[in-house]
Amino acid sequence: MKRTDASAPRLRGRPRGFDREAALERAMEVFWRQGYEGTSITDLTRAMRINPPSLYAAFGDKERLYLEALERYQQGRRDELGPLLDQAPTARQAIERLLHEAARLYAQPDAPRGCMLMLSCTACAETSLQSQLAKRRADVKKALKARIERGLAASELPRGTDVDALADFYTTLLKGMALQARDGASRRSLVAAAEAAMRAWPARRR
Amino acid sequence: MKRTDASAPRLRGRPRGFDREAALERAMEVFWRQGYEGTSITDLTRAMRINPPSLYAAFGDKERLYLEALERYQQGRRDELGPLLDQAPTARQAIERLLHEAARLYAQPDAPRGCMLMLSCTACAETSLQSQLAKRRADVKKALKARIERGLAASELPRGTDVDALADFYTTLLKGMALQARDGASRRSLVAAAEAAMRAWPARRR
DNA sequence: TCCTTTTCATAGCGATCACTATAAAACAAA
DNA sequence: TTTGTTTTATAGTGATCGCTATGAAAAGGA
Repeated sequence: MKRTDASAPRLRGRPRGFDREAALERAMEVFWRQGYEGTSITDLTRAMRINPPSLYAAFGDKERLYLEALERYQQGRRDELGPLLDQAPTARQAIERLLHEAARLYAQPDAPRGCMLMLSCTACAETSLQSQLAKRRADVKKALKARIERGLAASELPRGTDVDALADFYTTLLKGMALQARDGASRRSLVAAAEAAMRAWPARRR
Repeated sequence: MKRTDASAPRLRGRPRGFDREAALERAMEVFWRQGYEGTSITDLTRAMRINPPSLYAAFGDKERLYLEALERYQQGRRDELGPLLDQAPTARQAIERLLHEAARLYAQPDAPRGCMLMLSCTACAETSLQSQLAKRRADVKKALKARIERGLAASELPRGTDVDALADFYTTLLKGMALQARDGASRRSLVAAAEAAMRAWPARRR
């Protein structure tokens, strides 16, 4: 095997025999599909094609590997969805496009169904992990809320609109869509739910 | 200890020293809080106050105990929510009351947050269990759809309303509310999401 | 009283869990 | 080459997993 990570400064000892990023990608897929508790080190080492000592040397332990895999997942989602939120001309269109894109991503054929973050540790014994994940999920709401507030400031929404409640509503729907996708819902069905949710958008005038 | 289950026909051997229903109730609580994979037999025997052989003699194995606990949970929910759906004067009010009642139940202080069914095995390695649960969750949609269809038949909804999509939407919201509750959402916040979702109800005239 | 039946608590089964001690292998520096 | 550093694969560690063998205890029937 050859060293594949050319970006790191050449160190002294024997070079790593596997691609750290590729291994992390494979670990992410397994965690995404099976969850934290449902995934064993054996599952991981088989998917990553490395032995346990290599895993522990490169990633610390199971929990840190999980968090790093989740961070990688979230970074990918932020890269896809962030510009979509920012660049939409109105808050309404931003949310609409976000939901449609989520419907597409959650039902992709070549990836685990649903959202790795939303479906993580929803009922699990790892309380410390659970609270960390709840916090990350709360960040999603914050992003929606910020975009909606921009729309309110631009007078797109009725004065006095409860932005927090609206952000909560669409976050709730995103979580529900993730679970629906995991239960086998088609992209079409997810899009229909997204479109129904857009009917709840506050009317311009009242 | 005394025999507590007086309804069963007296059998020959030594009488059971614990209340089967009470033990099942305690098992339900643990599974509800920690999920299937996050709960060990030790967790269960401690909560149920029995030893492993008693658990296996009375309930079969871990999976069957789980399914029986889940059935008990669902029966309770059906008893509370079923009449609410049936007796509401219109489909719209039926869904509205259901969502409000779900908000209350999901944020009860003396029970695990969220819904045992909706949060079960959302990402887990037990694929057979996962598909069973997906099926049970699909039954919730069926119940909503049936009620909405009644409303359509009673001309409460515009002709040509996509009842399936509407049922999917409110099921999606229910799943999302369960996840929100598990992440710490208040009853007030859940109610707000429910009310927002009711704005998506089809207009009477168009 | 004695036999049969069922449940009980103790103790422990093999398998798997997350994780690691060890030493050979593969590199850079001396 | 020699030395030092890091990664490698093998082969485990103790702990916990779901589950059960065993024999005493507690009941009814003979």
